[in-house]
Amino acid sequence: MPQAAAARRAPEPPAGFVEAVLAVVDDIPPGCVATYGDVAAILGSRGARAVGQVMARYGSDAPWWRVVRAGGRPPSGHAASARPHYDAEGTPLVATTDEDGYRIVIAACRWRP
DNA sequence: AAAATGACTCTTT
DNA sequence: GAAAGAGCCATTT
Repeated sequence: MPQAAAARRAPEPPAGFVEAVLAVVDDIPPGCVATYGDVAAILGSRGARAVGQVMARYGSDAPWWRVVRAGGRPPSGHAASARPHYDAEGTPLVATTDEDGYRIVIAACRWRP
């Protein structure tokens, strides 16, 4: 089929990307987390940064703390704000000596659709 | 219309 | 094991 190249991404409007990201994040159950790259992959894109951008702009109304980086670390500059959320949801954490002071055990709570 | 920005990821040194 | 650089995507100015 000649549309093989177009099948790479859905024919959704650009602004729909934001709703798509928020929908995926909203689907993440409590106590579980997903990486930016995973969320982007679920949407059929590899823009992990684009997902982070959406969170920075519109994530204020979504469980952004359930979206973490591939290294298991919370969003830059928001570690202190996300930590109480993980503690309240029972997300497995590990103490670290970094600035964040903790790391998320993605291997134990990585959410997959 | 083009360039710059950003809550990222991966590979290599 | 840690650090650096390049790559990729969508939004904003």
